[in-house]
Amino acid sequence: MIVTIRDVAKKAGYSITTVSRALNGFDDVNEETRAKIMAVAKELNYQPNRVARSLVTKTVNTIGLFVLGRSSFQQGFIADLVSGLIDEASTHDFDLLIFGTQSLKAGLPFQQLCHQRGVGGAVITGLKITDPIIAELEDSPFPTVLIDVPINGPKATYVTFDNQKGMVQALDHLYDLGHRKIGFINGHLEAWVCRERLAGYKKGLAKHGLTYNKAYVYNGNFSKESGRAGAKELIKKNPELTALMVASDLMAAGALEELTAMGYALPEDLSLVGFDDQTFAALTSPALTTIKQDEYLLGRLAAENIIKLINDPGYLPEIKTLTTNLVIRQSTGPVKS
Amino acid sequence: MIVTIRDVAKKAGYSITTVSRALNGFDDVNEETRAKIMAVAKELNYQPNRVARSLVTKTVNTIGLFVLGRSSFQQGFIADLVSGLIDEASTHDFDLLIFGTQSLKAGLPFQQLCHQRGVGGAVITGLKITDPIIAELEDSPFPTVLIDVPINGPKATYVTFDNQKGMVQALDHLYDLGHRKIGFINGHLEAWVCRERLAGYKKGLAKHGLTYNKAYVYNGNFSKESGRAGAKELIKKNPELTALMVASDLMAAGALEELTAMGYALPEDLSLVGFDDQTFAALTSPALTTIKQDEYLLGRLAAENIIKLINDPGYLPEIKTLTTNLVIRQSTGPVKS
DNA sequence: CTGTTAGCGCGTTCAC
DNA sequence: GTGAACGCGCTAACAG
Repeated sequence: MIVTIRDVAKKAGYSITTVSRALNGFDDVNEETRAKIMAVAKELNYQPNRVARSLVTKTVNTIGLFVLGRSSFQQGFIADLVSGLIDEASTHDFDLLIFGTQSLKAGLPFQQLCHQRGVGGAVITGLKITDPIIAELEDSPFPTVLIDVPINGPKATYVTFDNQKGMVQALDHLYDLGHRKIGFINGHLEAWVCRERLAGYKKGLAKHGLTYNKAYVYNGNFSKESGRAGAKELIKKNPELTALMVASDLMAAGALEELTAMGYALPEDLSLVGFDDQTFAALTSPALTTIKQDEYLLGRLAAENIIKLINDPGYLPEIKTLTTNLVIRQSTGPVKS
Repeated sequence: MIVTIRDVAKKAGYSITTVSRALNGFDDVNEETRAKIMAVAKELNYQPNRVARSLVTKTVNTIGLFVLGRSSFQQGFIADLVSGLIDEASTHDFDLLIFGTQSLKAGLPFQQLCHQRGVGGAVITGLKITDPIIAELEDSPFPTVLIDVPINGPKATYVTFDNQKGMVQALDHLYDLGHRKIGFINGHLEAWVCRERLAGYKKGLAKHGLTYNKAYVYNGNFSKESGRAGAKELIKKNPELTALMVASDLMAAGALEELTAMGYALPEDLSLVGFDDQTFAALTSPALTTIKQDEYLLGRLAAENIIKLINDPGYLPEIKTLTTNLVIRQSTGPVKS
């Protein structure tokens, strides 16, 4: 039933070795022999057992994806990220092994865990900026690509979006609509992107000669509830605000609920900008203007990087950031005069 | 750096064989010896290489997840399903290898592909009811669990929700609110769940003495646009309808958009019920009443089944269906008198 | 050009 | 109780 290289050898009348070489494209094999062997292999539908192969070659065709933190899994974008990873990986004949938070808790050192499972490199998402593993990975010879957390080692790199630029673009949009008092509901600062988004917020303000006011910023935790809380607090304390930027669509949805409950009409009374462009951003009412991140593309980029890192010992990682796109819907409008 | 059984043997002063036996709990080893070996293993942080192990034992600790059809990946519920699979798998020390549509396209017979990758059993989602592979899997000795597609073989089973019951519950709710003319926007009938939902729709109608009217049913394709189209067509052709059931939240969101655009107020003029309870169901306005499926739980159940099927040769699969929950929000209300 | 030998890391006979 | 020898499926050195 399961056909091994031995079956092919027997049927073709050659040694196992010759079959191996013929199939792997070595040039020290008679073309006639190769043809015969290939024919038999095809007939028997032979495919080499990757497990056995990687055991001896020490090269490996599996990339490990570590999804840290339950919450990140629940949020929609992981699905797109994985989708991109798989598509890119499979074109390079790589497989994708997924690990959840629990796998790491087991206490097994990260790199050893990978080795055991025949994983040649890791893509990690959901890492907090404070995690000590980052420093460890930075010096490690083990190929690693982080999602949305900067790292810079011989075998470690990261992929992300230009969050600052995204924020500035959104601020341009709001400024053009006449907004001058703009609040910001951020996520927690353990997420690197949130620091970037805050920096972008400041940069955007400065660009238009607006002064940064600390009281205009609220730190949430990416939950819908924290979006509600943030909107409530910011608006109560700063009734002069005419627009709110929010570091995630989910928090923006919470803010939207709260503001509506408070009696504000959007975008007439207040403008709102989200971040991510998740599926539901188009479904709220008013539909959310948001800073779109194409997670599928990010997945492809991550896969591309990790595969290069694994395959090419001399490859020097270069950091490429993807750009976001401002998707203008109905939650933003001209400032009330 | 990478510690093998050989390192442990050397350091402990025993042969590789003895170490293997000690670590694997054989009872023909001196307890004192075992203790010493275990101590060394722990000290060296030794973990057996699963790749090498499965090569010799022929037993395997990897389950393959096949996500067929791009669309299913894009939809939110895959993330929760995967989350459940991982959590359950990792408690049994199983790994999860994910394959996308492309992997199967390669022409490699399914079972052989699994064998190559050291996959002991497969969980498959996104399968159409017309796929010939189902019959093949049914007779196959290869452990398989299908998501939402019935199958019944010695080593094949499936997990799903009681879609019929879910529909009936929702119909009960609508009936209690006074609705008698109830339309249904279904997905395509190549999805088994859609057939079930249709059956449930009919059953629910019959339960309340309402007659099934074919003109009240529209077949969409799970896209938001088809939800819009379905709502438009059903309402135009059957203005007497007072409620619409929809076979997915995304289509329901489309229907909601369309109905709102047509000038209907929900739930005053019309009631709407979705299916799935995806994140955004709570975010539309009005928030969607919907039939909730806990995909995380489904993932755990699937993992539990496939692991039993892999580990226990004598295990006879039994089909357990999970129940849905009707989540009542604001899109349903008493019929307009 | 081709076959023999060896070994990847591990578990399993079978002697001792 | 313990260890030597063998094999899983495959590739890599070395002969010939």
